Amino acid sequence: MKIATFNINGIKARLPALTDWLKESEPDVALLQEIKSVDEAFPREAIEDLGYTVETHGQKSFNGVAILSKLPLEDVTRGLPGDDSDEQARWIEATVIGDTQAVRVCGLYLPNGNPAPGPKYDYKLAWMDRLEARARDLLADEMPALMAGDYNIIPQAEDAAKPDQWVKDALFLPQSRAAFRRIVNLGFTEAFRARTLGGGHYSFWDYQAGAWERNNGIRIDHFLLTPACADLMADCWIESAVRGREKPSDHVPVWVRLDA
DNA sequence: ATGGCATGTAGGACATGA
Repeated sequence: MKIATFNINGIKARLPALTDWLKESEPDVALLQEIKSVDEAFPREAIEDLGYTVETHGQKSFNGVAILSKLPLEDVTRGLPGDDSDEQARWIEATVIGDTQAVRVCGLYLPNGNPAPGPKYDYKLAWMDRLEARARDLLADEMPALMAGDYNIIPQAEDAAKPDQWVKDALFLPQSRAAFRRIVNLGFTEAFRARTLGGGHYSFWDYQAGAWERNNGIRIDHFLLTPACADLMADCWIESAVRGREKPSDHVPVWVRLDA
């Protein structure tokens, strides 16, 4: 199965680009972030018409995540456990029934955290603590599992074209990167880095200052695979050409193919 | 050092993003 994560930066503004992409690239499963829509306003019919089951976890104006799947889904849950007072829609998970293997798939939109320090940064770090707890539980389960989405984390200097521009940013602060490493070091495989070494690979380019034309990007959209899931990985790549299309998102899709 | 651009909400600026 082919799974993509894609921060679409608003479903209302991105529906034509999204449906064109679905038709051409044909993911079995697409994990979307920043749908910026309540569930009732999400244009599910246009996507269902392409053969997808649509599961959303939206909110008004900001955030919001979704799972689109051509394969059967079971046990869909919404919201990251650990804080019942958290009203931000940043987490959705489901079991995807593959041809040979069921996989637990989690889609996430990790908080940006700027400005740091401050309450938004505190929220980011607290959210990452909850993510670590959920990650531990996924590792303890039998079923292969992955967590994919917009992590808003630049893991290493080589993951930014101009790392010096990010040294005081919540995406690159040592404390942010350490929290990400703590989760990876529980036993996850960061799928892209398991296959591709070195710099120059990005998943986000700002709309401003000609960032795409200058290839001034950062790599912040990631797949973390449990060991059982990493055993199934056949490939991982970034579909960077999508950034050069008409009316693009500022993120591009990142993919894994699993033998499942 | 700053803003640059885009989106949603709303019907004019403003909050948010990374």
